[in-house]
Order: sequence, then C-alpha cells, then structure tokens
Amino acid sequence: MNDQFNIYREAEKTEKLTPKQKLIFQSAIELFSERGYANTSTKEISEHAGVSEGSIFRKFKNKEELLMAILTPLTHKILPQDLDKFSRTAYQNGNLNLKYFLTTMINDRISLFKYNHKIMKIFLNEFIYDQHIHDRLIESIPKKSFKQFNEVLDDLKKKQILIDWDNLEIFRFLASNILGYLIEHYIIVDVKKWNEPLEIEHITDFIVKGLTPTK
Amino acid sequence: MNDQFNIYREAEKTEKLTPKQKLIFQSAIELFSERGYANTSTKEISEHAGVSEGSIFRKFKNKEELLMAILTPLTHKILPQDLDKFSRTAYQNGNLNLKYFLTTMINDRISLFKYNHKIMKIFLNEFIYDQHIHDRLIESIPKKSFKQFNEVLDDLKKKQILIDWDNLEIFRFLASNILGYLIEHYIIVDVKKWNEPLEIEHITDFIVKGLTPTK
Amino acid sequence: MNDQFNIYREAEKTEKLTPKQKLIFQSAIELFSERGYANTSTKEISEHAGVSEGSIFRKFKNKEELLMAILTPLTHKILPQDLDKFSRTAYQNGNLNLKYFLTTMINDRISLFKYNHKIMKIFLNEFIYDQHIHDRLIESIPKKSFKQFNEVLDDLKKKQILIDWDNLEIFRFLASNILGYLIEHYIIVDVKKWNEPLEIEHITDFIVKGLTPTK
Amino acid sequence: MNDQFNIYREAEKTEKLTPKQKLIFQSAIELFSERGYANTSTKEISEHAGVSEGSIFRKFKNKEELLMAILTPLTHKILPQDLDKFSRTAYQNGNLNLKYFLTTMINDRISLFKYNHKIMKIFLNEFIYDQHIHDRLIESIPKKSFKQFNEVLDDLKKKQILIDWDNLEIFRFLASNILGYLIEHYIIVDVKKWNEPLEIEHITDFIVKGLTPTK
DNA sequence: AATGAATGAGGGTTCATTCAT
DNA sequence: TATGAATGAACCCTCATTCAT
Repeated sequence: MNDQFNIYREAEKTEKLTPKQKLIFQSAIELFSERGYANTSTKEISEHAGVSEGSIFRKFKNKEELLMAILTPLTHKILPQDLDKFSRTAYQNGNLNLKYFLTTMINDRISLFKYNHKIMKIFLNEFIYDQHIHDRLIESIPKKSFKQFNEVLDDLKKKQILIDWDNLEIFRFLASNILGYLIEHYIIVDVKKWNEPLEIEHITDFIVKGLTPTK
Repeated sequence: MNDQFNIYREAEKTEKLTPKQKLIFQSAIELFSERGYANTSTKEISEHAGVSEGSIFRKFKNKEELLMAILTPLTHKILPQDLDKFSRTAYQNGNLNLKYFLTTMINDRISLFKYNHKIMKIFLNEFIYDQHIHDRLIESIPKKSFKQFNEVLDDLKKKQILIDWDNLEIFRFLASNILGYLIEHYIIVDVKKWNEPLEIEHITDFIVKGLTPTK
Repeated sequence: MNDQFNIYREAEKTEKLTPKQKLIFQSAIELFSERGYANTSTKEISEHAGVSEGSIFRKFKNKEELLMAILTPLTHKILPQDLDKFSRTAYQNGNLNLKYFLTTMINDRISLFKYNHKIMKIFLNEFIYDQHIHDRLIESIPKKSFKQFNEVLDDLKKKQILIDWDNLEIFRFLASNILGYLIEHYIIVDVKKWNEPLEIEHITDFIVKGLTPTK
Repeated sequence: MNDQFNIYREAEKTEKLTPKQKLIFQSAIELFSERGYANTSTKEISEHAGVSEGSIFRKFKNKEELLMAILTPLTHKILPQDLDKFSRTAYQNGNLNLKYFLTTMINDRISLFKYNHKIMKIFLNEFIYDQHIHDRLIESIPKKSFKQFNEVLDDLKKKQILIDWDNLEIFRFLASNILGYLIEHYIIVDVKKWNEPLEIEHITDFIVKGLTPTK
C-alpha cells in the first residue's frame, strides 16, 4: 500500500537488476546510510551482500555510479510533483484554507521520506558536502516542480492566505521544519518512541501560524 | 569585537599551539570544511599549512585527534550557556514578551555559527555519521545548558507566553529554522547575496507566531 | 588477386572458424595491433566483434591461444619459402645479376608484409618481449627456409656477384632495410603519402650497391 | 670513461634520487626491458628493488611517470647533438670523404646505444606501440638535431659525395642498419659472441657504398 | 623541534576465465 | 551453441603513521 513511497524498489525494477545486484544495491544503501559514502569500502558492500567485489563493477561503472543509482530516483521525487493536486483538493473542499493545504502536503512529504529515510540520510550528506554530486543532483531535479511550487505560492499570496515573503524563504521554512522532524526521529535516532500524529499536527500548526499573514 | 564568537582562536589558546601548529589547525578547518574529513589527507593539510607532514603528528596523536581538537570547543558553545541572561534581559526591559527573548537568542546563535560556519559544517557531518564522535560530542555538551533551557521554557509556558508543547519539540522548532537558515546561506553557498537582517526578522516572526499560544 | 599474401584468411580456413569466430579473430587482430596484446581486454574484443565474451573461450582456450592463432600462420611465411624460385627466375632471364634477384625478393617480402602489417605489428612486439612466444615462433619457422637461404647466398658468393660476408650479416642487411621501410610507413604511420615504387627502387639500389663485391 | 654514454646514471643525478629510488629506477629498467612495460607490475618492481611498493609513488606520480623518467633522457640524446662536429672532423682530416664521416657517426651512435641497450629496448617498443608516449617523446626530441641533420646532408649532397635522395630516406637507411645490428646483438640476444669491429666495419662499408652517388 | 623518506595495509577497479542457463 | 553474470586475483595507487636524521 505504501509502496508508492518506496523509491528504491522502483529503482531496482527500472534498472533491471539481477538478484545479486539487488543485494549490492540494498547493502550499499544500508552501509552508506550507516557510516557514510566515503567511509564505506566496496569490499564491505560486497561482503555485506554476500557477493564478490567484482560483481559491483559489472553493473555499476564505479563507486560513484552506485551512489548515483541510489540517489537519482530520489531527486525526481524530492519535490512534490503534483502540487496543484494539493491546492485543488483544498479548493474542492470548499473550505479553502492554508492549513488544509499544508496538512496534505506535509503528510505527503513525511510519508515519502519515512519510507526512504536511509536514502534521505545519504542524500542530505552528499548534497551538502560533495559539490560534484550537488551539481549532478540539482540538474536532475525536475524544473517543473520548481515552477509549480512558485505558481501555487504566488496564488496563495494573491488570495492573502499566505504571508508575503520570498518564495525561497517560505520554502525554507517548510523544508527546515519537515526535515528537522525527520532528521530527529529517523536519522539521529536517539529517541525511541514518540507520538507521531501529535507531533505532525504540531508541525502543521506551527508552520500555518507562522505563515499566516498578520492582519 | 566579534571575537567572542570565534571559537577556534580560543581553542588555539587553550591548547597552547605553536605557530606551525596553528597553521595546521587552521588548514585542517579549511580543508575539512571544504572537502570533508574523510576526503582530506594529512599530506594536503601539511602542504596547505606549509609544514612537513610529520609535524602534524607531533602535536596531534592522529588524524582523529586533530578533528576532535577542532570540534570539541564547539560542543561547549553549541547550546547557549547563559540562557537566563536572555530571559533576564527580557524582564529588565519591562516589556516582557516572547519576541524579545527569541530575537536576542536567535541573533546570538546566528552570530556564533556565522563566525564558525566552517567548523559547524565539519561538525554536522561527523555528528551524523561517526557514532564514536557522536557519542564523544554528546558527552561533552554541558548538562547545565539542558537544565537551564528546560527551566526557561517551563517558566515561559507557566506565564502562558509560550505554547504548551514538549520542550524537545520547541527546541527542534528553534534549531530547525536557525540551522535551516545557516545551512542555506553559509554551508550550501549557492546564493550570493541576501538581505540578512530582513531574513532574520522573518525567522524570528515566524517562530514567534508559531510558538505563541492560541487564545 | 593479392590473396596469396593474405595470411589470416588462410588461417581462418585451416582453423575452420565459424562466422562469429571469424569476427573474433579479425577484431583481435584489429585491437591487438592498435593498442597491443596486453592492453586489449577480451571484453573489448567481444564488443568489437559484436559477440559475447564467453564465445571467445569456446574456440580459443585462453587469450594467449587466440594470439598464437593469429601469429602462427605468419611464422610459416615470414621467410621466403621458395627462394630458388627467385634465383631460377634470375637465371632464366639470362641476364643474371644481383639486382634482379634482390628486386624480385624484396618486392615479394614487401607485398607479404603490406597485406599483413597489422599482424606484423603484433608479431614484432610479442617476439621481442615474450620469451615463451619467442621460442614457440622460432620453432615454427621452417628449417627449410634457412637452408635454402644459405644455399642461394653461397651460390651467389661463389659466382662473385655477392660480397663475401657472413650469411647472417647479409640477411640482417636485407631484413633491416626492408623492415625499416615497412615499420616507417605501415606501423609508425606518421607519414601520409609517399612514392612507394620510387622508395622501393631506392631500397633495392641501396642494398645492391652495398652487397656488390668491391673489385 | 664511457660514462658519457651512460644515460641513466645521469638521469639519477639530475632527478636527485635517494638510494632507494635509484634501486626502483634500476629495477624498473631491468624489468621493463625484460618483460615489457605493460607486463611489469609495480609490485614486481618494488620486490626486485627490495623496497615497499608505496615508495615508488613517493617519487614517481604514477607508473607512466616512472617510464617517462627512464625514457626522457634518451630522447635528448637519441639523435647526435653535434653533427657538425663529425663533419668538421672529416674536413680537418683534409681527406674529406663520406666514409670517414659515417664511420665516426655510426661508432658514436653504436657506443651510445650499447651502453643503454635496456632503455633502448623499452624505448623502441613504447615508441612504436603507445601513441600517447610516442607523442610525448617526439615532442621532447630536440628540434635542433633535426635541423642540423638536414643541413649536413644537404651540404654533402651539394658536394656530390652523397646520393641525391630524400633526407628522410637517407636517415632511414642509417637508422635501419644501425638499429638492425644493435637489435640483433643487444636486444634479441640469441647470438653469443661475434666480431664487433668487423661487423661495424661491414655496416659502414655497406652504408657508404649504398649512399655513394653513382657516376 | 622539524623534516620527509619509507612503509604497508587497504582503497577502487580491471580482467581473464568459468559456468549455469 | 551462445550467452553474460559472477568470480577473485591482481592491478595501480593513496594514505595515515613511523622514525632516522
């Protein structure tokens, strides 16, 4: 049911991986997320996958290609691809408000990231630290998403249900709080149990209040 | 003037580094932040510092000790060490409100990180990936800060000028938005110029509104 | 027409190669001569031939067997196999002279090498460096050729139309100048166009003059 | 006394090699000439030199740089650098003739190559087979030598003591016969003993006769 | 104190060869 | 017969660390 959020299963399909190559793929995700790309040797990956080291390089030209094969699918999903769906939903409801729109979007993003938090961890790190990978990833993020995102925000601002700040700032407020939540609970993982629905509601409330225009 | 926020100058003092060792120290910060700890060789550090490779290991037992020498001072400063100063300030002003308290604190944190963003960049990465370093750093964060932080928040909540959410959640909202801002502008460094005071005001407004109790 | 000089076509016949194996054979010649035996991978050969890598090893036990299959036929032709034909020709002409004999022989050798210069290039390299191949090739050069060669030279010397030097020296003068010409134009391949008949005439003249006994 | 012809001793000096690096240098010459550059592993070189493998890469950036360090000095000497010295010698003698000029030059070249036949073997092979190295070597051959060579030949042709063929052809006749001799005796090394002065005299006679203009 | 030559374990990658399909 | 996935030894090279000078 939640397979719509499982990114790498899809990647495995489209890349036509053999069973052993799937093991390599999954082992790489496991180890990269655990100890970082630079700190994981191809030998370790092959051992974790129960496969010869050479097998890695049959499918993946080199270690970086393996990393990109893991990360690229995410770049196509990392921004909501049908933002207008959310805004339309809000309109259909008749009861047009920012909260409903954001609630839908935030939950969608959280679901996506939850099911791919290991890849997300790898992604976040490489995106910040490896300029080369940073550039390659930026390129592969669909331009369409950016455009849509801006259109929706501009529309909301025009209707005066969104504060009139720069779109990039608004985007950062969204991203910071969603990612902050996810990083705390899924990446740093010190905390054992928590009331997820409640916290998500808090996040939504927090963002909605923060982005509502002051009268 | 802003030397109060300069962490590594202090580190150099306390560790009693010779001039050459200072060069090593600064070169390591420069290169670790630029290309990551794992991707920086001691050879490169020594060359950047204009020093022989062996000199690194005279002062620092090994590469990791050098890293820890860079990061440890930060752990003592990463949480505000005199939060009550901020709250007292707010009181003294007579005009007690959340915004003033947060404004002071946020600006303080941003100043600290700005003047140490290279170390921060190194810190973020190692904190996420190296369990060993993660643990050492957690230990060295002063317990006192945690306690103080909780006391202040509880006080604010009692006075009903702060929303009644879990302190850790509130902390996360603060941290997420401050770090989000800093990472965007000081670590990812795609953007060239921006209106810093305005953005900081937005951040403060955003957080204040988000954390103000609903009537 | 010039198929008498085409060595590998013959090889293909005698080894009874299937069409795919012919492709492998020709691809190997192409690539070995281009980048050297050691620098050509079986994968590259199979790709160049449009064939699976495994197919190479169906016919050829290993990479070296493939090399030997290419080189061995050359070793049976590398020395003129019917030298007496040349000398007889010279006699029949009635106009017995060294020049006519050498002209015929030199042109014959040049024709042979021209049509097999890729194999020759491979041969020259392996002959020099691989002792194992060196020995195998020396063995497979027909003893008859040596004997014939000596007989012809001795006869010419007796008739005092050839200088009285050691046969091996004379052989080297012949070989050096013929190979020098071929290596320059067919193996080093820097030069674009040249007057082949003229140069061959010069070579012949040069050798004839050099080997004519001084009165 | 003959150290004027020893190229690599000079190389070792100019490159300021440590004793261990000299061992590496000499081992590389030994092994490259014995089994070829491509068939010699850096591990083998280090073992032959009784040194750790890493030591190779302290001085030489990579395997190819090691090869170039061996070959480059030769490229500066491979063509006679003071051809006019030979021609002047011939003139001074009063008894100006082609034979004297060639005798001097041929003996000089043979001496040079004899004392560096291992490097020559490596050189010949890489020059023919590795396009990349071919180009680098061509570049480093001093242009002056080419110019001088042409001037001397043109002068000799004008005085009608040298046949009027293209200079490149004449060069090839010289090179082919000198190299043929050296390759036979110093590189293929099947022959045990031979009368060197006699053979060199034959070579000189052979070339002189071949290049003397026909009346 | 400072140097930098030397080490050798381990890194990513290539490749001839095997073998199940 | 033909394929190509899989292997693992060997390859070139990097690097933190040691130590004689």
